[in-house]
Amino acid sequence: MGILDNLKEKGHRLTPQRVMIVNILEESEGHISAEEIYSHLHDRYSYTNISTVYRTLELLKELGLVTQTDLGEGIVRYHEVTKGHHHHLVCKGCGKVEDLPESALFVLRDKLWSDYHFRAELSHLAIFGYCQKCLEEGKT
Amino acid sequence: MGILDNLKEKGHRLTPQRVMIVNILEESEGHISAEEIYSHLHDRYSYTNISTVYRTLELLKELGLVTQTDLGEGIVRYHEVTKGHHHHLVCKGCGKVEDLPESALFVLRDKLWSDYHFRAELSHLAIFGYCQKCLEEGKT
DNA sequence: TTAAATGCAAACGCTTTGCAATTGA
DNA sequence: TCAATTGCAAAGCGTTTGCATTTAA
Repeated sequence: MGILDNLKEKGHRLTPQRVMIVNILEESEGHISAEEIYSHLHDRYSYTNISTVYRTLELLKELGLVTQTDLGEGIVRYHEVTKGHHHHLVCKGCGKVEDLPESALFVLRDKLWSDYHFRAELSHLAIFGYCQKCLEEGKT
Repeated sequence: MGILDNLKEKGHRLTPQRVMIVNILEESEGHISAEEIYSHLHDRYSYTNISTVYRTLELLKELGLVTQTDLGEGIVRYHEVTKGHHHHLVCKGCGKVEDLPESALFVLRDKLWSDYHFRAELSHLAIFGYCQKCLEEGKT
């Protein structure tokens, strides 16, 4: 079931703004910020407002349809839950963000549970460091 | 060599404000925010300003004497480099922040290097999840 | 018809900046 | 002495909020 069906089913209105915001979310490959969504939304329909974007994202988050990640840029990024969980390797040299499959952290998750009784939610971990290219270029 | 000696050696002035800020940093056990530092600073010397705190922290960061962590609160926290590296288990139930020794993530670091050629800087990782107490109380 | 949702403007909290006055070395 | 540093005020940024107006169902 798509986000729009989900919204409708739960009694929320399918306003044109919401439909467009959801479309923009679905069209975006990776993680998109509220400002970026607003920018696309504004292209399609000028008479809109960024507070609508924030309120829609807040609603989608409450319904568990999108999740947030903080990639350390001072802004929050959003992505669809159904697009799957993964992590982020954020390069401090060039800013590139590489996706990392969820499975890469299973070992860590299990260790945190067995050693610390902490149930880690490792769905959107941002790991900072340097990519191979930047290492080779000495950008450290 | 302490932070103050380090500052002096590199030709930076030891103003009373800087000395106090460094003292507050050294007295704090864990990770402290700019606002918290300012609050303590203000207790000792009223005629000061939070921009001085930010500027001092920026300088200490450039000199590699303190590091920043974003614990997902929307604010940045600082701590002395010499106090050692560790990670944070941030409980989404009660907000408690537990320290995790650096060694807990060695396996992950090695895996990221061998599989992805990514040199992770896992010195200040914040891992979100739920602590045992909150799990028992069903706060998930 | 009417509660839900929007657009607007203003405020928020954390952080940064321009500038004149002060001060450590 | 004088460049470095400070205090102040204002702005900057991403985000949130109050409120009157509009609108989906």
